[in-house]
Amino acid sequence: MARPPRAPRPSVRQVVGVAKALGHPARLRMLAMLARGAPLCVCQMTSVLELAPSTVSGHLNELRRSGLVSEEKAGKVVYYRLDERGEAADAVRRMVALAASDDHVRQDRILIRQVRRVPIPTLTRAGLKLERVGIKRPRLRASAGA
Amino acid sequence: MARPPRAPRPSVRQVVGVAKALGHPARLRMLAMLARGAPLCVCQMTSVLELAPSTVSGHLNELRRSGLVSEEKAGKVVYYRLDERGEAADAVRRMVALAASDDHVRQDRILIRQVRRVPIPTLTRAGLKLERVGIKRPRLRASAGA
DNA sequence: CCTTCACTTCGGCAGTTGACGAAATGATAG
DNA sequence: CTATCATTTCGTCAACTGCCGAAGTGAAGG
Repeated sequence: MARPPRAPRPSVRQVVGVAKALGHPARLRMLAMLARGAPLCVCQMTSVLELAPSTVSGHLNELRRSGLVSEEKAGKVVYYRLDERGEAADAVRRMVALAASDDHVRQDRILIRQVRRVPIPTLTRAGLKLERVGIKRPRLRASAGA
Repeated sequence: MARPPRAPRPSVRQVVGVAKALGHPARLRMLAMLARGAPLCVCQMTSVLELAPSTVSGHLNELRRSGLVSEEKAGKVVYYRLDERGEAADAVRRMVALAASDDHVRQDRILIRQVRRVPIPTLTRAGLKLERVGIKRPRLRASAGA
């Protein structure tokens, strides 16, 4: 078992922080995108989520503060990836996996795969609009929200 | 396997609802108390949490809406228990377990064990104040919140 | 019936959250 | 150095949350 010595044990406050981080559709979707393993930059997630870059950045900041993602700068671009080291990492994966077959999450997965093939400059010069780089959003069916 | 055909898979909205429900100290603590298995009534949890009964009731209502607890009326008293049937039940248990060794949660466990021995009328006639039924709160050490 | 009791619902207030655009930051290219 | 670019920070606003006490609800008991 590669089980490195983890931090002691999360406090109520930390667990609450993690739960709050999960408790927003945009953040849950971002985690679901990142759960595929590959890191993603802010602009890639922004283009999929259709939110302002500043909004997405704020969400990522909260995910980072809760220890769910880590950042890695590469030039001007900042890549985020799931942080596997946290005590909560496994539990978080479980929670995220619960929504794996949600239509919205599935669509995000499809989109992000295509987005990954688009060079960053192309994506941002298109104003982060996927249609402008030839990616169509498959319409999803009513999403069956309970 | 008693595994009745549950709802297909939780939607993003449902998972977010569950995460939000976990994302509050009082609710997380209530779930931790209930995770011991035995059902608890509103007044018992109220006395431990030191909140207004209406506040606790509201929290329990939210937990119920998210499918995390179920209620069972017994006369005037309403008992709540963890709902194991939900698709998210396992993941929730995990999240709650993360905080199991938090000082606050440990104290709650100790208190609830004593509270359970006090008859409900005695508890409520004491205004839900534990000191008034001879239960002392062990002072907890700084709680080490990160 | 009328009261009591355990709980829930309602109204209102304070604090937090999430959205955006504008401006600041820091790295790279010319 | 200057310009550009990806991202972050800041200011502001509307919406939501959590708390309480007061009033309402429904079961038990006098």
